[in-house]
Amino acid sequence: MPPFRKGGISSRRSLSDNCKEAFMMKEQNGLDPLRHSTAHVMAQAVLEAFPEGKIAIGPPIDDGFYYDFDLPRPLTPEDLEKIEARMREIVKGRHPFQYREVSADEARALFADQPYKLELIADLAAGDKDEYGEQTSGEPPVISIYTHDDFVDLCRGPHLSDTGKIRPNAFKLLSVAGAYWRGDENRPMLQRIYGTVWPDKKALKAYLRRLEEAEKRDHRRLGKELDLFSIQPELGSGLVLWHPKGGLVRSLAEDFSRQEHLRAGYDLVYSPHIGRAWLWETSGHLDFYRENMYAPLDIEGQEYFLKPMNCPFHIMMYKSRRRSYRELPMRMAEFGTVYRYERSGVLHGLMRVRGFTQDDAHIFCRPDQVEEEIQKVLDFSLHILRAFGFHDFDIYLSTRPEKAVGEPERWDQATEALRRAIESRDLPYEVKEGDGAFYGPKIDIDIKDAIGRAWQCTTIQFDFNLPERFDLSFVGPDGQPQQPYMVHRALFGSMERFFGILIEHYAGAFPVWLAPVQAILIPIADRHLDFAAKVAEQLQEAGLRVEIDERQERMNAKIRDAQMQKIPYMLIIGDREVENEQVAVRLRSGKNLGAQSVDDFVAKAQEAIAEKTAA
RNA sequence: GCCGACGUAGCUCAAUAGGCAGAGCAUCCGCCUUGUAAGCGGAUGGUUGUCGGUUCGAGUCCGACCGUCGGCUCCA
Repeated sequence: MPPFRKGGISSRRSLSDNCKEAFMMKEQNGLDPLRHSTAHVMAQAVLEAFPEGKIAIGPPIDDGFYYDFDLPRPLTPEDLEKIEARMREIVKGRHPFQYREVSADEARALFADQPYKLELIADLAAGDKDEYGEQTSGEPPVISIYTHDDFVDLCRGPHLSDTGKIRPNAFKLLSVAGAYWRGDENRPMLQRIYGTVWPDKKALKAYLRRLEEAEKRDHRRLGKELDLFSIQPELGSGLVLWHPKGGLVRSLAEDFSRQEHLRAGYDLVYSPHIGRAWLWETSGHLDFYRENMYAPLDIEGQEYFLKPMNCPFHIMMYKSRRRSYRELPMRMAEFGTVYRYERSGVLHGLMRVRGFTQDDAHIFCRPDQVEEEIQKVLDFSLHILRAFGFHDFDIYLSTRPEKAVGEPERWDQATEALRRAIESRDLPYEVKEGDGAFYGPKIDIDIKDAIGRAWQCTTIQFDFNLPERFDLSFVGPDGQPQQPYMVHRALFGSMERFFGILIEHYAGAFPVWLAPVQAILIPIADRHLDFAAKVAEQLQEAGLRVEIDERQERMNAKIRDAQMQKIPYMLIIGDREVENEQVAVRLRSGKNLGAQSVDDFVAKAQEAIAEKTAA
């Protein structure tokens, strides 16, 4: 995206230099003033349509802006059209944005009939929250307003110099959605209008094209088109059926992962799907996680719970006998299927489901092994993710929250081990202060997909809670019991979500090694079927996944269908090929490689498989 | 769970203002034997998500439920 250049930024309050710097930090996105200003213009248009309406907050966001309103009735798509039309008029009025600092009392008077603004003003005056209700760093409270035309908003800014800097053909209102006031589900539900705005029409169009592109990649759509998986109401929301083709991709991913885990010194284990209440009482899940667990089963008078996590089972394996320091580290890995209750409204394709399989592992180690183990997990994670075509990562280190278990020294040691692991690999990362779990610090890795979206996958977490609760120990060299460190990690996260991400990343065109069907034979006429069958046999013997399109169809139709199924290799067989014992290779990119011997093709395909490339 | 929208054939979507439920693709049956993204013809296919209500008459209006989608909250 081009940086925002057109139009100036209105003069803002004079601030001390370091304060300005703080604002500059927040305003790294050059499009923010444009987006924020457009949000104000929208709020004006909405209030004109609903004079009794109440306004809440309206910040810039990635790709656009939103504004929250409390209105007497739900908004309709027609309302949005009218609001948009009115916005175009306002924009053309070239009303200047005027900044003014006011006292708390003056602000209260100005927004006397705006209860949400009054609440914000109260927080501002108290000096601990900004106008979005976010905690501030303790700067002296400044209350400011921005006025354009006849609309006034409580606002820190900055804004454009005037509404004329917003191009009437470069914004669009996208949707209206419910949003709780201050994100609190106990507070009123407001109506949020989402919009997008760009420096010019071209940029807007490019953005809308991006949205369309994302829609074409949507794993729910591709899952149906490519017959990969389904989720059917008849068997329950959030429960996934892996169809043969999706199941194959999963099993290839799992096979690869298992093989790499073994090479990396992990042990492969299995555990049941249910466990007695004792287990979950001991682990603390019944105290802290129960709202995400399904109701217990009664088995001969004992309560059993469906597992929401695998850790207690791995711990019980560790505990099954006394452990020596010589046995550590122990690394137990399992594709463990867990079930968690998720509220119906949050379910989303494969990305958010109620039953899923984690590529879970737990590492038990001695204090002196922590550093190396973390190093290895981090390297291993990136190695696995790269194999699936992900090369861009956002890494986050989350540190000790206020409420936490475990001794501070252990927290420090663990956190430093995590930090040094990242830094020793020269990886950029961001620290999320206080964002660790109550039981330990963690590293999260988001992967960036082909169109730049970030997805949370990998998590590497220390756990100071469970070793304590389960009273884990090992016998040290001195014969005395010691408590091991425990690290919990998942690399794909969940197979379901990772599969969803993979589908969207590749837009359904999996690299050859993962493609459910790697090559399809396309005989031009019936007389080529025998040779096609012979070739298919040869390819199968070479380990390739092959199909023959035997239908009474035109070659063009067969090619089209193969294209739409995103099959890497289309092998055309006509008179010439039969005569020369060759196949004519077409790639799904549309590239025609021409006729070649079956052996040459096999070599080519096997290379692509080994290299994990697209063709 | 909450707010809003939506739910019509296997899929994608039509059906003026409440008045006989339709098209393309897929499937099946024929014909064509085909050279790098859809050959032609015919047939089959729907209790309009479910249940209830209003009406002479409901795909269309009302209510409840189920589900999906966009968000909020939460998260692998």
